[in-house]
Amino acid sequence: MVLQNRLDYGFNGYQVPAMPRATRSARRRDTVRKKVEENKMCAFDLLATVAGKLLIEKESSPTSSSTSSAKDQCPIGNQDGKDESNALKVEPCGQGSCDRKLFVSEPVSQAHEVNNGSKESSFPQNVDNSGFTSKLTTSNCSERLVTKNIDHGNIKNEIGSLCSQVQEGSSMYRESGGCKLDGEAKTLVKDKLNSNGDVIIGTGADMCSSEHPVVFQGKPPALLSSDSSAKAPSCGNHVLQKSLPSTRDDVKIVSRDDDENSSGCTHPSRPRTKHFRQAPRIGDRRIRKILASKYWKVGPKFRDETLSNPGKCKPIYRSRKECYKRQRSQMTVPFKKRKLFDRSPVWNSDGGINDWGFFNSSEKGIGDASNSCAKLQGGAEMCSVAGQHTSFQCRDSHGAFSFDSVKLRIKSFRVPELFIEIPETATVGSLKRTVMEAVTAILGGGLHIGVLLQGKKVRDDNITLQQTGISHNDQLDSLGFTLEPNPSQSSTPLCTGDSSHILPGDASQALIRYPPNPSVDDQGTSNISAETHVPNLGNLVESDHDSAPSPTDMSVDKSSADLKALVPVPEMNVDALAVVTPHRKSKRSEIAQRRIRRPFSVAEVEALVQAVEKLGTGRWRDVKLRAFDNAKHRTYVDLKDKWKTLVHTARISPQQRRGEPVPQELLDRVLTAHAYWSQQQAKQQLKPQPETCLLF
DNA sequence: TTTAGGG
DNA sequence: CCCTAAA
Repeated sequence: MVLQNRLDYGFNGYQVPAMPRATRSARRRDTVRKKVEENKMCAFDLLATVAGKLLIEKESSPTSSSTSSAKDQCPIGNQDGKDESNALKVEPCGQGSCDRKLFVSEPVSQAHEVNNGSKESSFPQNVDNSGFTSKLTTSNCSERLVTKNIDHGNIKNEIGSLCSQVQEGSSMYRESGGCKLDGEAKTLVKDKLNSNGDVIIGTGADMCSSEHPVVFQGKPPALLSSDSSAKAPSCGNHVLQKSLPSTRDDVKIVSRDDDENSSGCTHPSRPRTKHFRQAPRIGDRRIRKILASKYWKVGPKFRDETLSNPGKCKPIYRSRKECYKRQRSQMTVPFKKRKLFDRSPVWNSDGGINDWGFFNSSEKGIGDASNSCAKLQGGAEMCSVAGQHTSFQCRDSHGAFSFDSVKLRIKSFRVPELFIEIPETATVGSLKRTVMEAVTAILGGGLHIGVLLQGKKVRDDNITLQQTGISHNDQLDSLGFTLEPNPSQSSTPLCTGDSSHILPGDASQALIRYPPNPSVDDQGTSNISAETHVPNLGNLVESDHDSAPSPTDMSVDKSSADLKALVPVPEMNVDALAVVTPHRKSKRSEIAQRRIRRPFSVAEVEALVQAVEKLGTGRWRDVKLRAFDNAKHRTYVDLKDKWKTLVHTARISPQQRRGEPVPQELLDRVLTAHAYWSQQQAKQQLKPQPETCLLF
């Protein structure tokens, strides 16, 4: 299905040029199509984000895994050529579940990362994944999820998922106590183990909720994998900052790098990042387009702002319009995810996934493939740490960081469970795409952020952090965030039965089935994969700070603590994140966010009327300049539209009017002016050059 | 970029 | 407000 969808929608590119006289409907369709495509692209972008975190590996044969180098171990992803091969051998896997983990931020200091190298390994450069250990070999199951860098001590369940912590070694972690990742523990996960595959890192709060074995249509779900390690290319650490006094909107995520490097997230200074950037990008143009696409704006979560990233994406917003959009988005969206791509939208020639370490990375997960059903379970664990004491502190000169604010660091998010079903004959490429689709669906679907405190969900958005106690360190320990599927999105789970199996802990799961027809996707859609780029999830979070500047940032006291939390969303309907379908994507269009509505005040109307009386109805730019020059949010198009509505309003009965009532006097002037200028216009047409007389 | 209009 | 064709 997925593939088909893609095909249907056509990834071939935008339908471009000239349709001179397309009928409206035709144009619409075209638009729709474009949107769809954009959505896809977006999806990929999102995917990319996740992709970096997910490692999927399948072993075609037991032997290969054991002996081979890291690359060999990961046949699927390492080389392009291999990708397409049908290496996927699936064995019925146990219901092992893996947790996918998305790291929102990368806690580790740069230095650390370098040292650890574990993350680095994921990058192509470090093909040699030292970190990628032999773990793969052990299990019989075709696929395994292996994550590196797991804190040995912390491993709670070996079973399905490992939460690799990127942060290992980061000072923070050590301090935080629970989260110590210093040592790179390599863990092998057994397929069969179902129970909690979560590695606990840090305090209990951040533990991943256990995943429950899910029976997938009677077949043992294969473990695709899931681990998103904190590889985030990113800029480093992000601190989620909350100002106590402020409202929820105040939550900010700050990138540590910002301080250090002007480049911050935007300019990849790290080797790793650089690497990514270097990666061939097939789709810059598209990316830009995507970025620009309104779809990104939709939710608070995804923003176009991401474009701002200098490195990869050139600023798209030169036009006023764009500026406006940006503006408003920043203003209105509390938790926006900007700079999604800042860190590293990485495009792999190969589809971008490989380089991300899906297969290569040291921290990898091995997926188990079982028959045709692959199961991705995962959760990204989210761990927040804040504290002055830790290295984590912001070196930032900005006052914003300090005091009286709660700094939170979200290490990673647990991603809702994901199920994938794919035929054995499917190619690796198709598998990748499938996973991408699934992940994209989740991420792109419009996630909600849930806040948990001491295991309880905080539903009241209006309550202050102080009131909740979040500002207190002790409470911070029990603070957690969750990514929740957007309830609004309907999903059509292919396997409904599965849901029953899902434990309460599972936030959600998505099932994706692939069309039995591998051939279709392989060649035809191969390009699609290429387009995939993987932004860091971390970026999402990071972006937030831009979006939600809090007035109180500068406040005085600072309380910080380590937060680690990983929370399953119990109440989520499993079905919520369902199968990736075209419909789903179209829904994603909702992501696009429109400018906030800003009703014209009477004063503005007055100014508008006056200007139009003077200038006429065909010179909106002049009107704008004359009367709204300093109202950045009013474009000439807005003014024109307003005039249009004013005229309409003036013509209807007062009872039918809505909104702030406009003085009748003004409406009368509107009609008068409108009539006058209409007449003038008519005259002009008849007589080219009548005369210029101003009534007013 | 602006205009002009339909949505 | 959005989206676009045209200019």
